[in-house]
Amino acid sequence: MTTTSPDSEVATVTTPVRRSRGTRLTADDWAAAALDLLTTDGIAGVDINSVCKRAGVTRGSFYWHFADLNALHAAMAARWVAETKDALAQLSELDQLPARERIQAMTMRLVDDSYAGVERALREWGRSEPTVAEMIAEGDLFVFSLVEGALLELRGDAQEARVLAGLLVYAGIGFAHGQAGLPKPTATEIEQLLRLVTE
Amino acid sequence: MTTTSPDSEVATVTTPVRRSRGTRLTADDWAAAALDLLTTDGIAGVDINSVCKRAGVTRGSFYWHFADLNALHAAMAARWVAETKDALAQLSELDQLPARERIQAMTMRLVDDSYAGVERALREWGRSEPTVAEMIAEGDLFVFSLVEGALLELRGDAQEARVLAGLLVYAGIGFAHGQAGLPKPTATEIEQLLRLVTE
DNA sequence: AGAAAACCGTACACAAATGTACGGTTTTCG
DNA sequence: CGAAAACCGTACATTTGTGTACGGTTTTCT
Repeated sequence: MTTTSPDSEVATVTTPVRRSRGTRLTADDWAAAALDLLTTDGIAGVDINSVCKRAGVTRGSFYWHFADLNALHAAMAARWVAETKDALAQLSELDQLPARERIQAMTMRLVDDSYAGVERALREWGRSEPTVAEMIAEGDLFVFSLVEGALLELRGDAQEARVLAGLLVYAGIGFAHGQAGLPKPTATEIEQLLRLVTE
Repeated sequence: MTTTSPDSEVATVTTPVRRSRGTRLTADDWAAAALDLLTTDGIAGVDINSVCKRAGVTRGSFYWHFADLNALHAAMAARWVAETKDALAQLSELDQLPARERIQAMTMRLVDDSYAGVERALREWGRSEPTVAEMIAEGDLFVFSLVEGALLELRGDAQEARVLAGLLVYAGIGFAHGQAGLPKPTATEIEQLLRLVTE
């Protein structure tokens, strides 16, 4: 029973869909709605009918904005890349902070629930969409370099910094993927953890 | 282009399918073939036609063994649980080894490529199948308890042991999910890492 | 105002995947 | 050996999702 649901007739769209310009939809609104669906239902849940229902319009509208499903996927990826570029830029702006606080800030962002959902869905999507996988890989490497740099400052030893940075970043990825099977670490536990790793 | 492939007419079944009993197929053979498909094509690739092609028979056979797709999914889950229970039992049998070697053994198993593929596919599947997610969570908790116990032996401090165990297990999950964006750690790097964490 | 473009709905054609019906063949077992 | 069950193939019907055609309405721009 993967996708069967009673699906009550009432078209209850929880959030009345973002409309960036007036009362009609833009291509970017569609991408946003689709990304929204992606985080809740996974990539398998992103079919045209569902996205239309989410957007509150019909297929005729969809096919005016996009040639086909692939076009929507491309728009989703593009929009997500833009969002992520922002987030990563914010991260690299932290470089004036002391190294430990830098790592702490990145970790806190990761544990934030609003991020975890998107992360998980996108990494799953990346499995079937090579372009998405590549973008994810790029982001991971970027974060890795930031963490590695901070640890190098703290510990001096380049080899140790690289190995520990790998551990931290992999743990971050793992946390994003965790199905809440393991307990979510508390803020104080994270502090303690970073103290153990950075000294 | 998510799932379209030329799919050459020649029905080249790489491995001629496991037949546990004589020349006909058992329900468990079907489950094995389906799990096989799951690791290569993801859960979206596990449709009845594909599994039939993989098994080298037709849909008539399938619907004799299973009522529908959900029944196959259930069989897959059951079979995987059995396999995993074995693997975990083997892990817990390591408890006579010194603590550090115990962790090392678990880590090495994780890095093994043959495991990574199944792991990744199943965790992805777990996202849409709650029962699978629950089993994964159980396994994660079990591994966590093993690692935590080993670290407690090594470090004495229960609090530290719990936090570090979380870090290691989350890193393991992250590694299983990594799309090879980050470099795979070498054996010596793992040794160094564990030395850093356990002392 | 009025033409052109943008936007959306309705209806249909088509492909793929699911599920059913039923008839054959092979095993099993008394 | 022979009947019953197990197993598989073929041929449908049904559903679901994609994509196209086209007409109506709203906006924009002059």
